[in-house]
Amino acid sequence: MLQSRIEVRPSRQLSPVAGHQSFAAENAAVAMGSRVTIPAGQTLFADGEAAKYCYKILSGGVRIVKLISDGRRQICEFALPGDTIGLEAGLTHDCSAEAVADTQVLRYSHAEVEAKLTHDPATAVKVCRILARNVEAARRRSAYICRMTAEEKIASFLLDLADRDEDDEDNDHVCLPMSRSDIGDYLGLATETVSRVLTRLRARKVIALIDTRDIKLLDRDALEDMRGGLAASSEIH
Amino acid sequence: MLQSRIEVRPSRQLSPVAGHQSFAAENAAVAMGSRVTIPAGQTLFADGEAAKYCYKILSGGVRIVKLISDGRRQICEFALPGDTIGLEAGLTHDCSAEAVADTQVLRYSHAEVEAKLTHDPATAVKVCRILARNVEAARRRSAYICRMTAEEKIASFLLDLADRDEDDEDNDHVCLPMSRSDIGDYLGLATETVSRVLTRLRARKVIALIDTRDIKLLDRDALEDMRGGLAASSEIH
DNA sequence: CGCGGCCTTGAGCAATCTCAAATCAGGTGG
DNA sequence: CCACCTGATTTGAGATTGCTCAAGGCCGCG
Repeated sequence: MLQSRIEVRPSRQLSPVAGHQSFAAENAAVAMGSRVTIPAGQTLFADGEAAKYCYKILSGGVRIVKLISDGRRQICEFALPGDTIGLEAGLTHDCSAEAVADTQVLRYSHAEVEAKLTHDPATAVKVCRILARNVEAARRRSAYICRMTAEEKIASFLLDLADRDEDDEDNDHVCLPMSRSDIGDYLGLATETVSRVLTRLRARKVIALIDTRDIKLLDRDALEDMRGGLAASSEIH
Repeated sequence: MLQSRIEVRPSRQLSPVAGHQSFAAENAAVAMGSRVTIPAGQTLFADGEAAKYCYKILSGGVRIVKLISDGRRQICEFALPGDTIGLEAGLTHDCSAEAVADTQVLRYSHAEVEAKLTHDPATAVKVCRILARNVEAARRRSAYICRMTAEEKIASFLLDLADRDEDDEDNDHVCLPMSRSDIGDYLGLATETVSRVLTRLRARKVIALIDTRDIKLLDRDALEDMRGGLAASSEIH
């Protein structure tokens, strides 16, 4: 069903770069938790592909993508350092995952995780929590994506990223590993709209663009006001 | 579509249970898997409330809701017969759940499910699958909600419902337990737009409105075309 | 029969998209 | 080191979708 509509190809054909393709499937006999570096643009796994691995992000960033037939795409999630992706897969992945920048990950064998799941309650609980958090994250995102104006979306997005950024204590500094069009496809906005809103916020001195992909939050309160009352979630469990 | 559902414990046919107020919290000492009837509009659980129960829907329907401060709301999910809700909660629920029509559910104690989770691998696997499906569903919804026109959204929505409807084999008949404004808040559309699109589809003889809440799909192919290539997911695992 | 909730329909408007072009940034080869 | 190329970003102008506001219709219910 899914396969018949969406063009699902093995990841090696999706990847435009020769010589670097197919990180997900190249080496089936890898020990659990091996560290892998994935260059920007590379596919970790593709929609419809057999689920061989899941990944914990160490650095960089990964976009979780769903494609619609005519070229439109929706980015369902940005996985940042500390996040684990691919666990939700059954036999096959239901989304593609692509590095938005050079990305380091820990790679786990999906089969082994599944096996462990059935024998080790502690693992099972951990997996459940990750999945529960994914559900929560996806829902919260729905809430702020569907019913908000472009400005509210961007404000929420920036605040979310600022709060998620692990190794940044002051929280007024956001690093965007992804492109404007990635942000657009995440928030349901045209690339141009993303750009325009950022420009507008800069003009109002709410943010400063240190660099295209590096933003400083000058007026957090203004952003919070824009967000429109959907507070960030507290932790689960 | 949803195959293996949680059967945490065989459902016993129990007493008709209690009055009509405060269904979520009225009786902490209820045995697992008790059957409860919830009148339309009632709240099963509220955002932020301690997670006491999860529910398996038997009939009717439930909307999973997130509220934004100024009165806007986002419906994250419609739970229909066969679906299980509330499992993703940690200590507290992250969304509200409200019956969109008179609804029968099986109610499970959240604490007992959690306890069982840590001791019984089979339960753990089941819960993981439900959660994984939730993740998949939320993502698929994102994809069709953010980047689609009003018509595409409605088409997808109708097809999804038709496919989900358990006790309807021919699949060309959709029953909408929810109001137009519920649909709007689910799809990110104004109530009026939902209505207008349905009217337009009827004018084109793609659907027939047997009754406000009862739709017949006359031209499934046309709807599939509108959907724009995001096919329904097949089952997981 | 009148009331209150939904639902439908209409008209104008605003936010956002699309198309188009200019600018900028990074990498490459001379 | 510089010119050049490619892709990303920004900016502008007009088109368009879907929203808001407003009114009217339908239906169940007291």
